[in-house]
Amino acid sequence: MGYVEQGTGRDALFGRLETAETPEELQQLIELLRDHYSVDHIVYHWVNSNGDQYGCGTYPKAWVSRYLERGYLRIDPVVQGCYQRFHPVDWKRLDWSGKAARNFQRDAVEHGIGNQGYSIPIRGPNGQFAMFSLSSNCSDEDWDTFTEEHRRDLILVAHYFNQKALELEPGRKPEPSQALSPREVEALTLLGVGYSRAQAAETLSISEHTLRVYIESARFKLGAMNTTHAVARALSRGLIVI
Amino acid sequence: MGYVEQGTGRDALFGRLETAETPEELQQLIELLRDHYSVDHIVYHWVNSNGDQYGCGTYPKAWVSRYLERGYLRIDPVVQGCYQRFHPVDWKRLDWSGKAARNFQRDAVEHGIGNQGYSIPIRGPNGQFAMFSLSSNCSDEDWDTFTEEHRRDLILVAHYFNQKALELEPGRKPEPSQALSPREVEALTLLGVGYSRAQAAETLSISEHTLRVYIESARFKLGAMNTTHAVARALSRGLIVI
DNA sequence: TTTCCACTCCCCAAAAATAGCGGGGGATCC
DNA sequence: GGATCCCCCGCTATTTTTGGGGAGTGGAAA
Repeated sequence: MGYVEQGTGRDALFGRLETAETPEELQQLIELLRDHYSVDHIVYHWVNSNGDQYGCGTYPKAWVSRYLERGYLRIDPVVQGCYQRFHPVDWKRLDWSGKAARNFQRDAVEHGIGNQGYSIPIRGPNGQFAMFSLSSNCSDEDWDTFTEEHRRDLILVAHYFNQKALELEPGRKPEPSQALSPREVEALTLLGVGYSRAQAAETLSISEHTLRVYIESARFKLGAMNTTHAVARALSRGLIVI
Repeated sequence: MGYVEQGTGRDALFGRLETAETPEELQQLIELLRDHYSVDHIVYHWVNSNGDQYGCGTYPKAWVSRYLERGYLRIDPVVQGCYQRFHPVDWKRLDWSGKAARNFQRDAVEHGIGNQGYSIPIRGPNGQFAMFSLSSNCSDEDWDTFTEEHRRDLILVAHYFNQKALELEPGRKPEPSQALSPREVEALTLLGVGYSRAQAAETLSISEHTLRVYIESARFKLGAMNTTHAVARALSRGLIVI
């Protein structure tokens, strides 16, 4: 049983996925995965309102640009469905009843996306949200069999794609921030859960003035303009948890 | 090759995990998984300051209650590390340099948690955050070999545990997390990046009063006590990104 | 040992946020 | 066609937060 690093078997593809180092390699791998699983398309992309984020896949260019131009992101039931769920979703179990959704679906089929689809939502730090989708043209039974058989693998592939994308994508620099003192953490946390300064001070059994000093200190360390900003920064840097 | 539904082999455990229907079953499975992988402890739990959220695992009761009592959540480097990362983390690669962190570590070892650990961060909709951790007492080399060998399986197990927990936990219903309007999102986002109300209003080209209405509306929808609370909630539910 | 830093406390004036009242136009869904 | 929601604007008043000072303790590091 040879383990061929550059092969196209399941294990070889997984191994290459775990060691990929460039976006081009990921693009190549996504095409190999498409062939391996014999589906029409596979696509991995980030989702946010900016729209200009990372993505790779096998969708026709025409469809991708049409999708962006028309702002389909806002009406795509797949995106809506994935955003609200944790587990992978089969496209046919989504709500396609809206008029906009049906138009979108027709448009997608006309662009050769396929009538069947399966999407895995993925979430990372700082509110990152991405999707890994496969689509094809086949019967409901065949698609169910396929997704049932490869479910576990697909979750892993989606996971690795996101991991690589996070590693390779610039603009995600760790933003080295000065550590907060325990008291500062407590102060910001209490403010983050809705306490007023007076309440927070009472909870910590210190004077409100002292609490204020902590907040000011934390604000300075975090480079924040005001309390709200400081709490927001501490939250998004994982310094506090609410 | 018999597929034994009630067995304790890898495939059997995975199958049971995918079909579990009660929290008790999950607790039983986590113990079987611990035996299967021959580690000291496995634990799956949600992370937020309420503390009273779902969790199951094999940690001694004494340690769990001590952890909660002392608010270790706020100083646990594993939590901090997982919160900022997407990929699984080996405990020994975290920052244990702080005094509080070292005390925590000593306390943990004294409670029999083990010197080695591996944690997988998991994120769900509405800002849900959970961790799946394994810990044991062994050499660095043995632990590296173990995690390297079972990495993929562990990611899947963590994924399934979270899926089941989300399905089984009733507490996710009462807070459907009413969606914010686009304007409300913009308003909270600007406040989150440090703008004052006046600046935010000017940026959005609306009157400060109108901006105020959005903030109040968002605060109401989020059940927040004040602006800072609203921004914090919106952030931790993934409604805004800064 | 001295020099940091975290922690604690206090005053005051200015700025910001909150709370309440009122008004109107437009879209969409039932 | 009415209900509901989003989008915009006006006013006044009160409370809270903020930013600028200054001052003392203890412990840890250099």
